[in-house]
This record gives sequence, C-alpha cells and structure tokens, in this order.
Amino acid sequence: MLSGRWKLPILFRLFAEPTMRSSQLLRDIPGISQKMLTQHLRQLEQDGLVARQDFQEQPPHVAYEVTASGRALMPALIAVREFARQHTEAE
Amino acid sequence: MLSGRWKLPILFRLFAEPTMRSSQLLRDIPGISQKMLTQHLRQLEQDGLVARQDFQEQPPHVAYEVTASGRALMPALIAVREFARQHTEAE
DNA sequence: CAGCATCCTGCTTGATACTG
DNA sequence: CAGTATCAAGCAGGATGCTG
Repeated sequence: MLSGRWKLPILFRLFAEPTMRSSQLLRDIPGISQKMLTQHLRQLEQDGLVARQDFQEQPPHVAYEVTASGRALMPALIAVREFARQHTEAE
Repeated sequence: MLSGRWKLPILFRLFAEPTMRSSQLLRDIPGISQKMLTQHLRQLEQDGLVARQDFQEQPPHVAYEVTASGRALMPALIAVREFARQHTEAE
C-alpha cells in the first residue's frame, strides 16, 4: 500500500497542504516524473488515502488531497520518518 | 531501511520472541528463502534494528533479536500494520 | 495543464546447488 | 545448521514523445 519510491513523498507533501494540483506536486517533489506521479496517485486513490477532484475545466484543473482515512495514517508515518531521521543522522 | 519484501515479516516475527535462530525464522515465515532471509537480516543488522549472536558452536548456532533501537520503532510499525488490516478487511 | 503510451534498463527476488 | 554463489525472471522506475 505504501510501497513505491514516491508514495511517501507524495503523501507527506500532500499532507502539508489542504489541496494540491498535479503541477504543484510535480514541482515540489524533486526528482519525480509525471509518469510516477500519476501512477502513484492512482494507487493512493485506489487505496483510499488520497482523493482526486476534477474541476472539469478547460484547461484541465485537477486537485488532490489526503482523505480522512489517509490522515489517520499520518501520525504513524511521521513517527517512522522521525525514527529514520535520527537514525540517519549518525552516518 | 524497511524496503524489501521480507523486512517487516522478519521484524514482526523477531519482535514476538526474545530471540530466534535462523532456521526458526525460515520455518515461521512462509515463502521466504534462505537467501532472502540472510540478505535482509544483514541489512537490518547494518541498520541497527537487529542484532546477531554467533555462539561459535559446531554445528553452527546463531540467534537474532530486535535491538533496543529496533524495538523503539515497532509501535509505529504496528500502528501502520493495524491500519492496513482494517483497510484490507473491506475488500 | 493533466495524463497516457512506449521503450528500455537495473534492481530485487526466486530457484537451485554447494560449503564448512 | 547457517551461509554463500550463480543464474534467470519479473517488475519498478526513468526517459521521451504524444493527446485533448
């Protein structure tokens, strides 16, 4: 469910904002490609962690946000990240 | 640090016992191979999550345990697993 | 802007056989 | 028992070009 090079970066970035457009995520997450962004967003969507809003506009306007369910998971993920931080500092 | 097909199964299994031999882990974790067990144990060792005790006996006797550091990480992992459980039940 | 399709590469994994 | 070595396969991921 969380496996994939960019799942966590996407979740954390998305968690920091109420809502975000694709292009913003693409800019904000260094190194990610359009392909992987979309692919991982789809999976996060399927798993109910992220919601997609399509504004049906021209030009296209789509926004993403972390769902309530996804938000419930974040504290645990933050704890793991914190552990990783302190753990990696030592190197 | 946790990425790898068997890292979490190993950690959780190891967490449930004070100490475990290789062969026990091999038996207890369905589907894992000798190779992956050793490989992942080495990495967990390098990351300080697991400790290896070699009893220097003949025949070989080696035991593994979760380190204090590793134990500190477990509550967060358990929380994520719990989330995954409830999440997967719905399917 | 948002997304899809394609090709291509490298890592991770699995199967198997072997050593002390 | 514990571990290593080798080979082949599968899949995730990167680069690129195209669509509405």
